[in-house]
Amino acid sequence: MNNASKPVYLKLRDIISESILDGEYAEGDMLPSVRAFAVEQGANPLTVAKAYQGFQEDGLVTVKRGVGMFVASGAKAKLRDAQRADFIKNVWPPVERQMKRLNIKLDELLENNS
Amino acid sequence: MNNASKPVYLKLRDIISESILDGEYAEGDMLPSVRAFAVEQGANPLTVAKAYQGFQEDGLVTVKRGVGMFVASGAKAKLRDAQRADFIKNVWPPVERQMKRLNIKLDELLENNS
DNA sequence: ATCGCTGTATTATGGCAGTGATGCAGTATG
DNA sequence: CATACTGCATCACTGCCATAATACAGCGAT
Repeated sequence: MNNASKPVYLKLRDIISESILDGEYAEGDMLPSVRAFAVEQGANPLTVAKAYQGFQEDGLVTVKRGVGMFVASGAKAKLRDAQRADFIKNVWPPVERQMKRLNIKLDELLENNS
Repeated sequence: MNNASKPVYLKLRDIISESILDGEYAEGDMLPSVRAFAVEQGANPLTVAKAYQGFQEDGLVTVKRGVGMFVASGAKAKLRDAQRADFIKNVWPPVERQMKRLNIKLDELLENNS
């Protein structure tokens, strides 16, 4: 299940998430407008809006109508915790199972880092 | 991206792969018929057929029309190698990136095992 | 008030993936 | 040949995704 085969609105969601986690968009910052981000990513404004929608439902962004969408206070920690929980619960177990089944040791994986 | 949210035919494919890797279906053995496996898994025969289709394209099973599908010779090693390569190339990198981003250490993951 | 930006709602359309019901074709067995 | 099993092909239905063309509503600066 690669990133390339994901729906666009989910990929956009990931891009935003990573940007917030990496501090590119700090708390209080305004996110790119729907139309601007659509142009930047070569996507449809509606698709971007759909991607943004989930964030406001989770309280990660604050919407100022007519102005823009802003990274909510505490969003970074909240996002981090949610992603950590998801990783431990949903991502890691199948990975570990596959490593056991294929007899892949951690040694083989921890060398080629950037 | 959980196992639960995968298309049925991909889940069936995984079940077969694991059964071959674990030796449940040895090389030369006949796989369950499309209809039998469909009943067993509560799926549609066509969906099972679609799951089987990929295996014959990869030369992992030999089809004897009117008889059944048989695990090809060398299928286990071939499958293992393919899955190892796919894991190292496609699965592990995003996992490692996410671990770095979320600052998840291996220590947290290697304790609660079965 | 006007202009230019912001997000949002509406409706419609095309494409594609997943699933399903039915029937046909090949093979072994009697 | 008849039967009962195999895989496989065709057609159709459904839902999700993405896009499009508008239009509307809120805010700020001139």
